[in-house]
Amino acid sequence: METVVGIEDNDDGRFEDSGVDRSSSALSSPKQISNPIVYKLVRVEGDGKLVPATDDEVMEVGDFLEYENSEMHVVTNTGQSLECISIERSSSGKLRLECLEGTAEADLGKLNAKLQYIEQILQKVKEEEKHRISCGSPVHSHENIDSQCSADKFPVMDGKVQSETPCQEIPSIASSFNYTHSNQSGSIDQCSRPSEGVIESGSSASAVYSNLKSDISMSDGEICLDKLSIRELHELFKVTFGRETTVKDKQWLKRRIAMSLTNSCDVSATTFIIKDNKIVRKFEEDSSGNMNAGSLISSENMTEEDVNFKDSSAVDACGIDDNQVVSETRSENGLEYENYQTGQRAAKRIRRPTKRYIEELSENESREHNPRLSISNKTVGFGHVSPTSNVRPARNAFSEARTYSTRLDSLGGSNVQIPCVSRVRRSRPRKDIASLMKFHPTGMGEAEKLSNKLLEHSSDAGSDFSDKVLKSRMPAKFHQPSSSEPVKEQCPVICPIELRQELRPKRADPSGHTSDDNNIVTVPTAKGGMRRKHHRAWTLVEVIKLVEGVSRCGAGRWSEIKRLSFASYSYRTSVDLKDKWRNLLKASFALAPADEGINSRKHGTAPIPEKILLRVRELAEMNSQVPPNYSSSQLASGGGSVHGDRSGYL
DNA sequence: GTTAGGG
DNA sequence: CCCTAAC
Repeated sequence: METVVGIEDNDDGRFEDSGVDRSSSALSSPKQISNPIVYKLVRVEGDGKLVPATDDEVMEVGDFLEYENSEMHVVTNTGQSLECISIERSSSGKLRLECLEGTAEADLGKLNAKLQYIEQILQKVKEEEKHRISCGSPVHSHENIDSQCSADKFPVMDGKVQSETPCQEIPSIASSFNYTHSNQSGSIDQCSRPSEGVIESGSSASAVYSNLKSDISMSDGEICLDKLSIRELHELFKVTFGRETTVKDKQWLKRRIAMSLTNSCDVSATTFIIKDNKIVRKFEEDSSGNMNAGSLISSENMTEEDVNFKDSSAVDACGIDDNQVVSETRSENGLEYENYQTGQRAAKRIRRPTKRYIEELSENESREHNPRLSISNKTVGFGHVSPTSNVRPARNAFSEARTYSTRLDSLGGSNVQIPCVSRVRRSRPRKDIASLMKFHPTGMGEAEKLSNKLLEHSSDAGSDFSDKVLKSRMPAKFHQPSSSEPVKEQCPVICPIELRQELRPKRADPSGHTSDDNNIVTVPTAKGGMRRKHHRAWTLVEVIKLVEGVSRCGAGRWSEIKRLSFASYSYRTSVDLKDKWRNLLKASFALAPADEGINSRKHGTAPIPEKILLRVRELAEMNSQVPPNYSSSQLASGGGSVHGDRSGYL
């Protein structure tokens, strides 16, 4: 049998070489292999050609081939430099059986019967496959059966196959990689849960593979998988992964198998939805075989235990008796079961995707617009994604992913950093929210009101006024609960001009999701790199906050001001505050003293109300922050006369 | 890490 | 807004 690696039918034929020396540390002693089952790690090209698996591809299936001890050996295959993985029988010459709760014994007759059964199943699969191919279904992958697994390599079948592996040995990987039959007959019930007699336990059936000499072509995993019963799926699972599973979820089994066959996570053989780090089954029985196109799948790293967890909850909840759930007590790597028990699965799901995975997503994104991909893509990145995100149009996710940014800085702290993919918008609120605000009925400019208030409040010491204003004026519904996104632009106190400025870039963004990215322009730097220019116009609210912050903390304490007044403005750094303050100083002192207080602003300059500029100047004077050009004369003329009681703010 | 200043 | 020196 094979572990098919990398079956995504990409035609670019980018699998040039399969360096075949990835023998894991354990694989050193080929001669220990008494009755090896040889696995070729191959990948099937679009035309059905088999190509040796590359290292990367082998790594891809590492999860499926996990084993700790040297039960597995990699030997070089004959002729072709394909990599082979063999499974060695235990030193005693007896195949180890996986058994969770007891010692399993399989008698040969039953084994044979099972083998036949498996053969039938596989034959059925083959037939279905042929039929489907004849119908012109696209062939995505082929399952290649290693023809080397001839019967003579499986004396097991002739001799006694007997399980002697007690449960205690399960952790040893030997058990996790044994090939076993489903215990259809229930003869090995010692290993099964009494109430669920059909758990496969294992009699190792390496001979199964001898039945699989011929290729089994599977076109789309799910197509034929859908028609299989659980047991058949179990068989296929074993055939595919070389180990048994106790998972009773057909969907999961199908997906897993299909994933293996296609080496892709883009397998819609399940109907999963990721919600808040948890996999929730979509309550749809798949008997019809119509895998929901919109269904979500988790990342490829989803573990069996994850699914089991899901199963046990979901199935129990909805009473799908067909899918009896048995906890997978076998531990594949020792940790998973623990995770299962502790429910610490979230971390796994948000595990950062591999580079390869990212590339795959990108390829698929550009090649075929598969909604599931986008969603899974998104899901991978957003462990904390809110439930509603799942129903977000796929386009958003795409645009999100496409907004590749070289900047990897933290975005407000709460974002999961998935470089290149699923980048969280670092940004302004959505246009729609701002649009709503735009219609906020106001007689006079809110900005004017605010600036007036600012001046009013500035005379008393309680100067977190901006925050209060913002909060009081901002309807709660405009807050996005699950995000730490800045809400500044949502504040109605934006003068019309600035509001337009705010909205302009957003309008170009249909999703309103990457508005800030629209402002990113890259400019070549002298050093050869491209630096990103990120323009985000200062809003009046921000300016007011800044002024307020300076009055409270003093100019120069930018980090503190940021912390106090711009905590929610992740995109404003302390340097930004400093820069803006510098500009404000310039602007304020550029004002003609006679024009103070009146709306005689310079043509074309920033629409910052004079009152605010005045305030800036006051603060500057108090701090002796006077732009060089305006040092003495203007300071003397306008400065102290406006308000004399500023010291309280410093 | 923060600030100041130049570009 | 970026970069960097200086602290």
